[in-house]
Amino acid sequence: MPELPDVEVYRRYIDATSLHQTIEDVEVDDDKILDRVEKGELRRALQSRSFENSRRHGKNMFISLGDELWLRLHFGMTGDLKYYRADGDAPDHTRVLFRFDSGYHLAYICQRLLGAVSLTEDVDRWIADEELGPDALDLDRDTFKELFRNRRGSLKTALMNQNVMAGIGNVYSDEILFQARLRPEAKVKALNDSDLDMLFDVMREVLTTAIDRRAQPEDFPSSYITGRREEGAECPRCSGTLEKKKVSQRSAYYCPQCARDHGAEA
DNA sequence: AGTACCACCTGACGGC
DNA sequence: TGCCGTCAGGTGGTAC
Repeated sequence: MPELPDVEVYRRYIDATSLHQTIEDVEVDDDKILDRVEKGELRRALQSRSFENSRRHGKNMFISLGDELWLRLHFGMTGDLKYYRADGDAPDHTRVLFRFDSGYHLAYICQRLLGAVSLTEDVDRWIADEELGPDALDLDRDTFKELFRNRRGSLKTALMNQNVMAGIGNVYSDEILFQARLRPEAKVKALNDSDLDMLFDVMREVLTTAIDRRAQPEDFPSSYITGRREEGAECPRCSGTLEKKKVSQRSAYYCPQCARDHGAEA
């Protein structure tokens, strides 16, 4: 699930559960999850320190350990977190386990091992090195319009490109385009200035709504398609039927009936 | 700058 | 029951 809203919910979860407790130990279940850091190095770096605060950029979460050191978590397709007490309660696919002196644990879960855990001393520099675009909820209207102004290719591809803007993935790009009544394969170039204004507003609205609803699709407004991602599902806006098609190698769901063909005309 | 395709992983599901 | 292809909300590399 982990796109921007999900990761923001995880970040708040960390803030609500895991700050200011001494880390007694760090257990790594599978080295594949570690990115440019050794198991022992991670352990030594975190032991007897504590999580002090958190940041998010796109789909990445950063947790400060004080003294210019940050733990970075990326959740891949199947990442999750769980804070719990009893020793035996580690969830399936726990890949990294943080043990606190309070007796509680924080589990970083990642079934498919497509996530990543790493350390960095400078978050802004890490973001720059990765060439990530600005966070999708952090950028202003003019920056957004500028990023989209001279872009070729389809809307969905542009929205999901982390180098353009960070945080939006397959599901939320579909939701944003659905709410904007635009087709996923429509060309960015076909959008005029007011379309871009509208798309920016819709993007913010969708992301903030998702965060407000704790990124739980079943709690989303009934006008949303997230949570009804299957071929043949009824369009919540018209009498149409949702269709699925591949756009930039990913499954895009959209309503062919009430989405505009492109953004050229109003 | 785009796109297409493959690879990295695990697990669930449907068809035979 | 087993095997097999396909698919899944992510990213990175390569080739065109």
